[in-house]
Amino acid sequence: MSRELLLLGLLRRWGTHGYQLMDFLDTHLAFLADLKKPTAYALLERLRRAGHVSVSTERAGNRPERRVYQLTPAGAAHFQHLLRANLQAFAPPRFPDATGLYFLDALPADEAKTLLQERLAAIDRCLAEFRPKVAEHQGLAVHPVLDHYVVHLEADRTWLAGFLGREVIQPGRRR
Amino acid sequence: MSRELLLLGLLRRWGTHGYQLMDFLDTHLAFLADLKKPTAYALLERLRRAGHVSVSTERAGNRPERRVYQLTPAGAAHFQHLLRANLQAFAPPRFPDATGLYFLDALPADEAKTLLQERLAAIDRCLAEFRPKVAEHQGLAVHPVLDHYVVHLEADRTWLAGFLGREVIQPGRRR
DNA sequence: GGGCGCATGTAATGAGTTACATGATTGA
DNA sequence: TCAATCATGTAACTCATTACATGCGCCC
Repeated sequence: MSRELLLLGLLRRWGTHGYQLMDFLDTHLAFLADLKKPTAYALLERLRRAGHVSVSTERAGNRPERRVYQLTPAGAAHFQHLLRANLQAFAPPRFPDATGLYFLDALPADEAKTLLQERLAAIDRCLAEFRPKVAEHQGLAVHPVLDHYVVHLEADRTWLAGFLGREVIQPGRRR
Repeated sequence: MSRELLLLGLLRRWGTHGYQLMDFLDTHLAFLADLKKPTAYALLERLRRAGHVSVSTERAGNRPERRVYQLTPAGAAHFQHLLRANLQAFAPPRFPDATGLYFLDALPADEAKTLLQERLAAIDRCLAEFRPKVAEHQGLAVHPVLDHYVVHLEADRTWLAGFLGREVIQPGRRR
């Protein structure tokens, strides 16, 4: 549902074709939604069948034909509906990646620590990528989504670092 | 993959049947993984075909037959493998629920604020449910997964409250 | 002339959910 | 006696991914 919201939202201002849409998503909003090309094309086609977007084909030079999607009034209404629902609802999140933490006692303490340190390093690499993006918008209104994203990364990082610190104090306690 | 890890991990200590497994998950680990019964049964069957668990049927009284799953040595090895992979890897998370934040300018500022306040209330209800669980384990080692979960909820709450505060300062700026 | 970018898709597969089926037991 | 609990599943469906197909244009 949030993918539908995303596509409709992006089409709200200008009509575009799928390829351009995906290009924009991949370069600017990859952290928000990871949707593959076939998924996007199929989704756009579904939106068209539902009457939320209309299509006109155009051709630039002798390049392949473009299917340019425009938001219809019905689509705009649907977008508003989805947006309101999205903003007000809070679906308790799941963190399936945290599953391993539940079974930490199945590994020798020192090995677990090593692995989690690698994880920490990976989080840091991710933060190194996104913190600058927030910083460079500083003063201007940072895009809330980006800000929100980095806040979560930082929460994860802080928690893990703290956890590793605590574990060090009582080495070998688990097994 | 993390669901596989979860099931194998739970079977590591005692053999159990699907129903009991699901009962445990639903009552104690619902915040970690939300998997439906048919999914679980299918997953257990897949694990059996892969040789990671073995099955023996038993019957208590005249109740329906139980399929009791045991971890095999191969399954235990697989579990260790999945656990290591899970702990060391960090897949950049996605927050599709945050998509709406990207389109906040499509709503009148005061309406957006109202909606986000409802969202905040929902987060608070969720926190009210989970914070006590952490507290009651205090002093003992809190299960890291639970702790980790609450940390994220709190990060979300703090961010949203802060954001609403900032928005209040510049009312009507967006439209 | 060889590979990348543009632009659209199809087909096969997988993962997961919903709704339904079955049939006995236990408690109000 | 009626509903809930125990215990297992099947069938149909949705959603998304991967791998592949097509064909022209542009640049080195």
